[in-house]
Formats: sequence, C-alpha cells, structure tokens
Amino acid sequence: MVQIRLTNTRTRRKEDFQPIDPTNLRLYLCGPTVYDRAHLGNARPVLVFDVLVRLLHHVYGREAVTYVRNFTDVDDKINAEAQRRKAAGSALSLEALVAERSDETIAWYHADMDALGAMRPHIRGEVTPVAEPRATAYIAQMIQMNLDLIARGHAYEAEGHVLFDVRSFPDYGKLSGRSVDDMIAGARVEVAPFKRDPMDFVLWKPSDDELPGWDSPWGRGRPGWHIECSAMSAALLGPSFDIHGGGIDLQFPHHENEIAQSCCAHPAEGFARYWLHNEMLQVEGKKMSKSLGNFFTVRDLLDRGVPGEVIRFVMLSTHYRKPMDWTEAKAAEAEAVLRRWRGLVAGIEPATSPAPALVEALADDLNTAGAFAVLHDLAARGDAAGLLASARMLGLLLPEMSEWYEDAKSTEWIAGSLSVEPLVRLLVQKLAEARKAKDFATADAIRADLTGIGITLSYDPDGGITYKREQQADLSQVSAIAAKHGISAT
RNA sequence: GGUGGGUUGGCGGAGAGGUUACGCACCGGAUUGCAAAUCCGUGAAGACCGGUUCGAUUCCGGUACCCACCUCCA
Repeated sequence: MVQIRLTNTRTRRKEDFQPIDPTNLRLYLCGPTVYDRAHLGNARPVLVFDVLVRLLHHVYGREAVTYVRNFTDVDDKINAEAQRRKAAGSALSLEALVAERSDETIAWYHADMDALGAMRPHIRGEVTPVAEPRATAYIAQMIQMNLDLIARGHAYEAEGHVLFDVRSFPDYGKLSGRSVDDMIAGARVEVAPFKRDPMDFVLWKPSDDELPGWDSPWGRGRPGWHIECSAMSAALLGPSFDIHGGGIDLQFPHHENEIAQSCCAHPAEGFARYWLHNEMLQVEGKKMSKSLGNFFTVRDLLDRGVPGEVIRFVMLSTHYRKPMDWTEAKAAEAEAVLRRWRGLVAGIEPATSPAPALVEALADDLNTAGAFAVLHDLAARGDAAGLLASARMLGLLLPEMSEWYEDAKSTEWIAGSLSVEPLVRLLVQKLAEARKAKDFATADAIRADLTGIGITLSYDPDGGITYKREQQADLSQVSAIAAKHGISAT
C-alpha cells in the first residue's frame, strides 16, 4: 500500500499518514459561509481536498472515505440580506428568509464547485446532503457542547453570552504557535468588559427580536462561529477523526478555537490528527480584495468563458502550501496544455490504473506540480491511456468537463455571434476556393483579416478549414471584411 | 509589535547534500504553398553574506525584500 505523507500544521512536519481506522477514514473541511457567490480563493481548499480525497479513494477505497464539509448559515451578512428582504415587503418570516438566502447560495456553490470538477462530500463514498451539514441543523448539539464545557469548567456565562475560558486550556495557541500573552499584546480589538480574559471567545451570544435566534439555557440567542464546526464534526465524524483542513487564514483563531472546544469537551479524545492548511490565493501578484478591484468569483470566470477545467489546472499547478497567483497568462497556458492532452486522449479508453509515479507524487504531501511533470512525460511518450487514467486522478480530462473542448472543436458559436456566423462561413468558403485555385494572395489576405479580429483558422489535410472564435474576438468588423472581399450581407 | 510562510533559469514551478525536474516562451530542425497545429532538439537558475562539508541551490546562522495571519475572509 502506498504510504501517504502530509504536512501536519500541528507538528509543522511532514508525517506518515496513519489512519485511525483504514476502513473508515474521516475528513472535515471548513466550508463556506453562504451569504454570496464563492470567490476564487474559496475554490482552493476545495480543490486541494478534492485531490486528497481522490488519492484516499485510490489507496483505501471509496467506501472507506467519509468527507464532510459544512455550510455556515448563521451569519450577520445572511441576516442582513434577510432583513433587507423583510423590509422590502416579503411575507416570509425572518427565519424563512434566512433559509431562502442560504438555499440559493448553496445552490450556486454546488454549481460552481461542480464546474471545477470537485466531488461532493460523501459518507463512506456515498454522496448525501448529510455530508454537508448546515449549522442551523445542529443547534441542539452546539448547546449541549456548551453545557458540557461549562460543566467541565472551560466555559462560563456572562450577560447572556457563553464564553470559552482560554486560560483553562494550557494548549491554547499551540496550533498557530502563539501564546495567550502574545495574542493579548497584539490584540487591536476592544475587549468586552464581561470577559475574564481578553482572548476568551464567544460560544453563544444573545439575539434580539430583529435577528434569528434559538432558545437556550442562556436565553434566546445564536451560536458562535467556532462551536459550529466542533459540534458538526463531532456529530458526523466522532470526537476523533483523521484530517481537518482549511485555508491558512483559518488557523487562527478558528481552528485554534475548535481544538480548544473539542479537546475540552472530549478530553479523552484527540480531535483531528492531521491539520492541512493551504496558502492564500493572489491575483496578478496582489491580494484579492474589493478595494483593489481585482475581486472576482468563480462564476465570474466561468461566465467569461474560462473553463472550469482550466481553473482547476491552474490551481493545482502550484503546491497547496505556497501562495498562488492567479493570472490570465497561466489560464491561457493551462488551456493550451489541456487542449493538446484532450486531443491526444480522444476516443481512448483509460488505462486500468494511474501511473505509479503520479500516485507517488501525490502521496508525497500532494505534490500536484510534480504530478503534472508525470502527465507531461506520459503525453510525450504517447501513452494516451496512461495519461487519461492519471489525469483523472487529478480530476482532469473527466468526460463531464469536456464541453468547452468539444465546443471549440466543432466550431460552434455562442448565441451572440450567430448573426455573423453565415458571413464568416462564406469568407472561409471563398478562402478555400482561392487555395484550391492556388490564389494564395487572396487566401492569405482573407486569413489575415480574420485573424486580425480574433477568428483563427487552420487548414486541414483534406483541404477543409477549421475556424474558431477566440475569446477577444471583435465581431463588429465581420461585415466590413466580407464586403472587402466581395461578399455582401443579405 | 507578535506568529507563520516565501525568495529557483525570460515567465510559471518541483524534488533532491553530488547525477536532465517539468511546462510555457525563445532559438535550431522536421513537416507545411505560407501559416496554425504537431514532432525532434539546444541553451538558460536557485536574493545576499557567512558557517558545516571532499562537495550546498538543497543543512545551519545572519541580512535584505515580499506575503499572510493576529479583525466570524479559504
């Protein structure tokens, strides 16, 4: 059996992965807060985990893997949207409006992640909504966990809040390498007066009548963010499980707090054994932010015609623990490579198993960049069946993601360009006739004009011509070009 | 201020104490009416300063620069 090695943030070392139970692997990935479309950065941990899960499937079998990813649907931004709809005259209750907003955001999220070829979370291999818990469905478990923490002396009630007592957990700060005293020194937040220690964090907070809330021993309120993941992972995976993942920005405070809550509520258990954190995504060398104007969602890219498979390729071409930069140049390069590979594997059945070198690369702390080198090698040797089987382990060259390639190959035009398509066809026809008559001057002139506006073409061996519209094609000039070459629009 | 990560050839991006990473681009060649595509091939690197070593881009220390987190952003 292949030995998987993973960099465990908890120990800051690359370690052999030893499952608690090889027939029942359990993974938890912090999912999105469902207030809006997922931005590009949200996709990174999902794709990293997707490759990890595919690798685990390969090594341990699909039915041995349980992969849980939550939806955080308790959030001020969701509440704000619900309140806006209420104010706009909706007859629904606030709770129903919150659910409505969450539902539509979750549907978007599914569509976007599906487009990237990311597998849905699953329990022992079986895709089910249970593997994607919503925080609002686990409020009772959160309340119970808070009660346990209070009973064990790790939490206290103050003015309708329940707070975690960080001084009661000596290991607090271990994951992120900070001491409580360091954190206080660097803290820039105003400290609520009812906290025993400035770093104590909220497990439960009160809700007023304007906000969604649930009845609890501490009055009507809602859970703190961190307790949600502790309660849901315990409910679905048990108090000890194998791998917990997320972006490096969640290391502190979110994951630190999860550890504190879960380890104090279940002192005999180890909680997550391996912690995986991916580095952040940048755009053209800068942090993605709304103020810089370089903020965009996965859907924005898809709508602009960047295939999901290309996004996936770019994301995986950088190791997950390094900052990665999204650039147009990378997307173009990825598309060219994918196009070549798809041409190579067309009509080919995949080999029965991926190349051992590829599995080895992935087993070595998910070295996806190294895995690409293996794919390039297979392609260079003309091993199409091996390339296909291996690429699919990375979630590439999957049949369900081939649409963009098929469209380009069949020179199909998107709806907006239908009106000029007949003209282009006539121009190409004229070009073909000119070539046949060895009138290369005319042929080259037509080709140059079409290339100039972003319609590229290539000559097939049989004398036919394949043409396609590039991303930035300027179709407004087509009729002028047609007129120039003696073709009139009718 | 605290914590963590990074700096590799024109660009992107890995591994490894000594032996070609790989891809894109470039250049040369094959093919082509010319292109495109494809195929073959060459060249090119490891921030700076010290240390350990027979030997370091790879280990250790320092310096510079970049980034992230410390604010319920993956």
